[in-house]
Amino acid sequence: MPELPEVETTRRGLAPHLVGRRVDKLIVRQPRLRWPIAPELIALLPGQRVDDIERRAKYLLVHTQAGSALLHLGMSGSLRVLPETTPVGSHDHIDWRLDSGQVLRYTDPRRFGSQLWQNAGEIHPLLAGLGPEPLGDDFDGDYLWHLSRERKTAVKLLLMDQKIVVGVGNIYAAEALFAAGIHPSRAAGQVSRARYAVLAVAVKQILAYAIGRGGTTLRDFISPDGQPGYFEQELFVYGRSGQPCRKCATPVKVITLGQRSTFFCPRCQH
DNA sequence: ACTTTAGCCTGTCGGC
DNA sequence: TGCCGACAGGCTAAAG
Repeated sequence: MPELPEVETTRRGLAPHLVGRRVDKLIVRQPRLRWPIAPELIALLPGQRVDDIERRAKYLLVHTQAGSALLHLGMSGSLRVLPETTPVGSHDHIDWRLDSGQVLRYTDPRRFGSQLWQNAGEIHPLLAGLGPEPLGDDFDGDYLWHLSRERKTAVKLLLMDQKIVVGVGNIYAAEALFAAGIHPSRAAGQVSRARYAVLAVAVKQILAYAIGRGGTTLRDFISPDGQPGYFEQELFVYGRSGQPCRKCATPVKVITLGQRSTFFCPRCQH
């Protein structure tokens, strides 16, 4: 489900309720997620106070003195801070009981998310190989252009490769390529330096805009305060197969790339 | 070194 | 109404 803007929206919503609070107890109803919940997290987190919440790629890092919990929402996960007495639903897999009398509740129907642990001063293997943040200064057109030389993979797959750049998922990849006028299946090595410059700017603009709007609502994204996102009605191509392109009225097409639906305008994108 | 594929899960939706 | 397949926002590991 969530891409970078949704994770960032979640971070901002959780921070006021979590930072400075002590985690008193974990209640694990379902340990089997994308990876089993880390035993170290179960052992070390109770009693710890939350110093800070950071986002890296689509991971939330909940920092404590003992180390950091790494939370990933997968495709269908959400995190909310609720009163302890809130009834438990069938997909409410893990609660962190806080000293505020509230719980941080992790809900995830498809269980593609994860709760992992990183000791203080160490870097979890899953974070070690990640590419730069798309909103950072080290991500720009020249970076993409240099990495893409000789590569035959579709430019959309390059953009979604977390080793190249993190946080760009299926929706925002489609939207950024539309904004840049680049066909999603074009070979990455065949995109010019100038067009990568446009693409990198488009990625930054779209992500920043989506964060400002509270993320996308496609099925079930809910921010920690219960508000849905409002980006959905502003999508140009994603999910609009057969509908007129918002720029030129040509019907939007859908193809499959890397087992994912890929929407584009056959007239605006080359 | 790069590219492609399978798979982790459950819920929902459209077609028959 | 019910059954069945296709599909869903992510990502890794393994195979090619």
